[in-house]
Amino acid sequence: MSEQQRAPRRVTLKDVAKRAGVSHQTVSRAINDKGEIDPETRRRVLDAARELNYRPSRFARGLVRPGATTLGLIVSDVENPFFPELIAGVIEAAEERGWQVLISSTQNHSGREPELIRTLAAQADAVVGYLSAPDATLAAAAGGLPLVIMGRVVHEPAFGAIEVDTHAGVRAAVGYLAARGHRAIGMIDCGDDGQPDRRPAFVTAMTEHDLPVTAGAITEADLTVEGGAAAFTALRTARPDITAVFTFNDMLALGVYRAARRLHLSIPDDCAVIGFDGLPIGELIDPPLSSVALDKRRMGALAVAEAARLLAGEPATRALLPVELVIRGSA
Amino acid sequence: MSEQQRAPRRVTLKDVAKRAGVSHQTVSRAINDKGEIDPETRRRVLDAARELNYRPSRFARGLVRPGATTLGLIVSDVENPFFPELIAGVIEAAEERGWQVLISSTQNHSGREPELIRTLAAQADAVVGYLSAPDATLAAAAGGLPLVIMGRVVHEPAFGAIEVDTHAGVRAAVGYLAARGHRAIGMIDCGDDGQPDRRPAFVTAMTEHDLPVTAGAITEADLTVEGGAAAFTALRTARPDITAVFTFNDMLALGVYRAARRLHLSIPDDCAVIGFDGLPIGELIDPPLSSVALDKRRMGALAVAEAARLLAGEPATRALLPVELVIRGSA
DNA sequence: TTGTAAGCGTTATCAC
DNA sequence: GTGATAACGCTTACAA
Repeated sequence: MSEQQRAPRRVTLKDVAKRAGVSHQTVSRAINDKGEIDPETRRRVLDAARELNYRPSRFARGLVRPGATTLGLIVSDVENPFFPELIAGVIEAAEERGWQVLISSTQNHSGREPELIRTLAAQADAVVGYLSAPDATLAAAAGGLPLVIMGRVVHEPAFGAIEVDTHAGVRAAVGYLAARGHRAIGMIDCGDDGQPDRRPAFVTAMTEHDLPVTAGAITEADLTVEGGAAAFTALRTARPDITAVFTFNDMLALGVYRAARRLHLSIPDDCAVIGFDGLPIGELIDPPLSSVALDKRRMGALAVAEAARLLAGEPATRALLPVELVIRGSA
Repeated sequence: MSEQQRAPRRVTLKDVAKRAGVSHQTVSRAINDKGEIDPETRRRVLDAARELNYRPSRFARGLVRPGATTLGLIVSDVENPFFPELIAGVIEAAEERGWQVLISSTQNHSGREPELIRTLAAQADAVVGYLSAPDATLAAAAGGLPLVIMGRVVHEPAFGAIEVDTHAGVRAAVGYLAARGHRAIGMIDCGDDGQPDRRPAFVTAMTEHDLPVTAGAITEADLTVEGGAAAFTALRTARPDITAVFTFNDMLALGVYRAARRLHLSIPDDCAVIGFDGLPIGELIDPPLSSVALDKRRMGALAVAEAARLLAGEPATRALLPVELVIRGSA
């Protein structure tokens, strides 16, 4: 306990100045490559800086030379294949503006969203995120911090939003299946993850095509591949007449593939499958997965643009991200 | 041009103070929830702050209350399935230390690494990255900035490094194939991406098992699924006797699957396949891909730990990340 | 309870 | 060329 020696006060310009025998201002000139300085002095200062292992304080610099913008980004799970494209879109759009991106993850605990927002608020100028906590909760955490929510409907007027045209996508999917002659179409929904619009969209679309939403045609699954497999097995058991399923997302569709293999069912012959999200992995599997595809890169870019708007003091906006039904081999 | 109105000077504590009719110190107390303040005053100040849309300056705060640590993270491509786990590992380990993570991507242009390092240096206290530029180049860009390199051999003594036990992994893979009776084993390598050790490791391992590395048994591919497919097609055409291939990574192995399907070849019956990296997608395909698996999360965590060491002024260290041969269905 | 003064590490301004 | 001196916006003594 006697060896305290904690937090060795950081090396500052003045320390370097003392060592080099000049004023701290001269050190600043040397460090920043300003012209008006004797080359010899410069060298001496730079040497001193190196010897002392001097690193400028980003805080002091930021204070005196404003302009650096940092964007916070919150996702729920970096490893979920839905997010990498989104993240890439955010990073690229941010970079185009000269912004930096602070990334953080709730690790699938949406309860942590307020905490992460508060933490980010200390270092970021605005935050964009794929957030599922209620608007009011988020608003409380955000305080005045500009916040953009991706992927769901938003009501809080202060928030920017990038919403998804779920209805159009689901309508296209169901329409396609109907046109191919399917009548008994099931859906594998998710429990609760803050995206409550997919199921009603499915029901609406079925109705629009004069198809019955019969008992047991909609089941719920955990949002994992195995969850999808279990749900499909249950669905097929309860309703062997079903010839096509629409899943909440592609991950669940992957589960359907897994279960189908176990059940010796052929996709799409015994059962057609259409997912949602358009994950790249869908192209890699056999048969390639048909899906209601989202341009996740673009979602990220739109969110950054919206953040820029909020940062400029403009009123919040809601963008609607279009979707596209991509038919590959599974339906 | 008359509507200048540029950069509306930010709202400061003093502005809020003026509006609330108190000193800026009182505002600070209210904002930070310090006890000694009249509730009524407090409310008035908070109202004023809200009306003015006041947000504290993170720079000023950082200056006066040091301790916040920001870690820069550089990857080459967020969408490459190799990275999400790595990123998650870095984020989690950083969070455990109360650090924040600034993420950036070279977008597969390793030439951009120095530039990104310099940019990050302005906002981060240390940088970890999956970097392939030469040590000297990186050292020049980093200046004194603590830097940790993941995934390759590093010589610069100032850098921390998380290296991969490539030789052990490749030896295990080749050994496994040899034990299964394969003698004509091919390798699909990559062109140049700064990981030059996989091929010599393969040659060494073949030699160790008394297997011949014959002409045309090693080909190169672009690091894409289609690149792998093309390479495998070429390999199989030139050397139809080959019964097993080891690929530079799993992405190329996916290409082998694709080409095999086109060529009506069965995996593993007509040709066994072992990849490298152990990507999660390997479990999802049919047959599941055998691979020399890396614990990418752990790699990220180790890098963060090393960054902490450097930040504490301790000398740089090289960690060796163990690998594990995971046999699934493809070999 | 509230205000005044000092200082965090840097850059900008202006003398010398 | 170089060095005082004054900001930048905030928090922490300390005084009132």
